Amino acid sequence: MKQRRRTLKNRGYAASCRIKRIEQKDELESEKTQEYRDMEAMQEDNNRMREEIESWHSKYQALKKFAQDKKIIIPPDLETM
Amino acid sequence: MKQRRRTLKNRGYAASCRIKRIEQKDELESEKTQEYRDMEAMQEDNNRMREEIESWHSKYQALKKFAQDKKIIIPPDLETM
DNA sequence: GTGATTAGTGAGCAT
DNA sequence: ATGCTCACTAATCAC
Repeated sequence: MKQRRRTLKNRGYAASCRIKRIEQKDELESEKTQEYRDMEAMQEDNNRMREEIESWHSKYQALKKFAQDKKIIIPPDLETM
Repeated sequence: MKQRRRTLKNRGYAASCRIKRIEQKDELESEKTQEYRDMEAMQEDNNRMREEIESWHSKYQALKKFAQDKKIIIPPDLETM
């Protein structure tokens, strides 16, 4: 009688244990997926900033070229800054 | 005799199954850790580029201010580009 | 038939 | 005593 109860409880414990294992695996996978999404977003930011760098760089170079064409002397600290 | 062999083999299969489960979990965790490392590296790139943007932006502004101080007229397409 | 996986069982650990 | 986890077993699935 007593052993029987124990056996039935064990059955339940085993089931809990298996469910728990699956949940933990799912959780891991979710976290991994989320990290991947974050990484994609960051990559986009990254590309956006790369473009912005090139944009400002071009603007700077264009101004400098304009000065050179006009024979305007630019102070060295602005030239090479 | 035959059932005995089957049972022994099953014992082995069950062991393989358990090992496989553990390996897959480890693999998942490794991937997650690696993604985290990649993310940190990307974050650094990100910060570096943010600085570079600010750097070129400053250089551009400095040139523009120099021009204004010198009363140099800058073509609109360079001014607002 | 062989290998893999699942649920159930008892053993053993931890509380 | 209770809950959890492990290894083992039989049942079952997939090939």
